[in-house]
Amino acid sequence: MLRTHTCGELNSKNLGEKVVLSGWVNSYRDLGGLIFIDLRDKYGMTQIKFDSNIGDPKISAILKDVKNEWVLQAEGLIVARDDSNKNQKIKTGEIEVEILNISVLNKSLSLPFELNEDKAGEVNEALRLKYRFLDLRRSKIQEMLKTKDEIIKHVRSYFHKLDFTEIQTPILANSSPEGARDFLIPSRIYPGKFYALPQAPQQFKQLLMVGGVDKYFQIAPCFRDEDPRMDRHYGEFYQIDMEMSFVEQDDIFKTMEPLMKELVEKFSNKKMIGLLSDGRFQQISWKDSMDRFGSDKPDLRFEMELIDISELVANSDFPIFTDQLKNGGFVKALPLKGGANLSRKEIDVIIEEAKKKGLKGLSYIVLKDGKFQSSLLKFLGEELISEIIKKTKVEQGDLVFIAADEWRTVCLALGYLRNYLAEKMSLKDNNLAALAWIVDFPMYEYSEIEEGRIDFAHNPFSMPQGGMDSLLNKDPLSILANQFDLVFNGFEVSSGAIRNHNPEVMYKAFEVAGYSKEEVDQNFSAMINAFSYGAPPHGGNAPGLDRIVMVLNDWNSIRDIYAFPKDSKGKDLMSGSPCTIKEKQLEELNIKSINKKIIEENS
RNA sequence: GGAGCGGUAGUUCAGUUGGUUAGAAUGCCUGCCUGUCACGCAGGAGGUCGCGGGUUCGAGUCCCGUCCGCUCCGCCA
Repeated sequence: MLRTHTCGELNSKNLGEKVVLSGWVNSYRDLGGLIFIDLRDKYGMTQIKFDSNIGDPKISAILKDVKNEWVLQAEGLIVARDDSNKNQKIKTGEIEVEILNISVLNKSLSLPFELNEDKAGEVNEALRLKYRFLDLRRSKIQEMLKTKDEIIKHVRSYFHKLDFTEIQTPILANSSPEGARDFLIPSRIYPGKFYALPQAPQQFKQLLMVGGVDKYFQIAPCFRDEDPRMDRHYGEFYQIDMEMSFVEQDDIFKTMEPLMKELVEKFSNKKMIGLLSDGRFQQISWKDSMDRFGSDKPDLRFEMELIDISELVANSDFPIFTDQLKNGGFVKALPLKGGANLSRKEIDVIIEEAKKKGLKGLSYIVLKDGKFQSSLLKFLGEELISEIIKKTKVEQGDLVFIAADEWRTVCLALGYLRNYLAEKMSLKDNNLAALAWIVDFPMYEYSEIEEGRIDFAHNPFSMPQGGMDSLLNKDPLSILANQFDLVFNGFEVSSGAIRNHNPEVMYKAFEVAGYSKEEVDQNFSAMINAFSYGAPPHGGNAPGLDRIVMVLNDWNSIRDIYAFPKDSKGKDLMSGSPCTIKEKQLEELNIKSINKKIIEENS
């Protein structure tokens, strides 16, 4: 038997027992014949010891060569430690194991980096990723894998209790014309044709609803070939994908809210804030969220709302404000508690940050030493500035930033600053969990690629509010979608919608965005066809599993929560993927001939 | 595709206005040490300062180029 116990379970109740432990050498201490080894496994650490003066010389000889991270099997007797020798830091610190027999199960080279970060600081990520199998030995990563597993288990049992069915949708699927860049897989059997890895099981789960499944969920792998971010893993990620039939938006909310609460309660130390008196999550319209927080994913752990002062300054003598207002723009203020302490230099840095987001300038009023200072004084006058101070509710010691621009720019720039400043002033309390629904997203927006064109703002499969009537009679830009996001401490952790299940409304919705019936038929044939055969009203959402795990545990990088993450260029530094392919494989997949053919056909 | 920051010992970092033989901690090697637990003590090895070019009597340090990494913007229906 390789072990009778793990390295994390023995205590004074086991005194006198003969045990076998296996594990890695976490540290080795030779005091001159009296040898202590901390033997480590997934479950903990146990000190094993050997006295060379008394013990078997053969064991002595073996122990002499032992190094860190060797894999040992130790047979021994559990003995008590004197009170002065007990180690409070480890669970097994009351006892130690007197070695009666030892064998080396495997040796190890000396490690390319320290596993113990206390010893030599945080190791360069690229190196850790290259040796991810060693990095995984760190207890922090072990705990993460365990936590993630428990979260998945909890999610599964939650949905199963509500009579959802977990169903696997295809991984080899069709390329979707909208949205993110696809990962393509050449077909061997059909030269020149491709599968694509699904960006999300969106179409399949809707087809399941048409198929009468009623309640579906899946821990679904999703694939998108877009550049990564700190909170966005390259290439592949997982969603807790769910869809329900015969539901309205609030039915989805009522299904999701208890789950999210349970996850926060069970898997974090965060206290939920901002709940309504009946325990429900607050709902903030997209427009409201932009107006008040300058973001569609506001961090609601702190106040600091933007305040519209357009009316106040409308008749002022400051052309920068009045010109903007005449052109339909807005003047908005962002108060900063305690901001009067900022140095001129710090304020300049902040102004530069704001300019990155498209503002041409940023004014401010400082309330200090019982008075106020502002470059706006000569344009607005004392009275008007006093009114701004009153409206923005700033007090002595505070500062208020003021910006003027078109609505979207001024909102987004001040929203960016709100986040930036909150980070700087440590207003983001990780002991809090603020969740809210952002609802009433616009269905359409002006295309950013093509001047004057109207495009879907988010998900083209969402039902427009008001249905066909809205599409026929309303200004497209004013139509709202039955589309929502869930925000958690400033992260968008889920996105969902009541879907458009009516083929006529679907065609019309695409037509507004400039797509012909033929294009819709071509790209979404399976879905549009299915919707013609009695599709039930349905909707759902898809919380990002990885991002939720990350936010719950305050991990600062999405890569931390994958067993084998890719680096920020999409490389797996350990296995070396992506890799080059043998000529023969390419030939089998007709890759070369495709190239030639397509070039010929198009010329 | 764009911007910012970074690259010095196995690892984490320091390195002044350009100036002797590039340092520290930790790891590694050798020896000593019988109650340590991040053991301790003594000694030792270990460097193409990312790479290429330039300025200079002299470059880790300044300039130009380039590669790599991280973060942000674009992108992510």
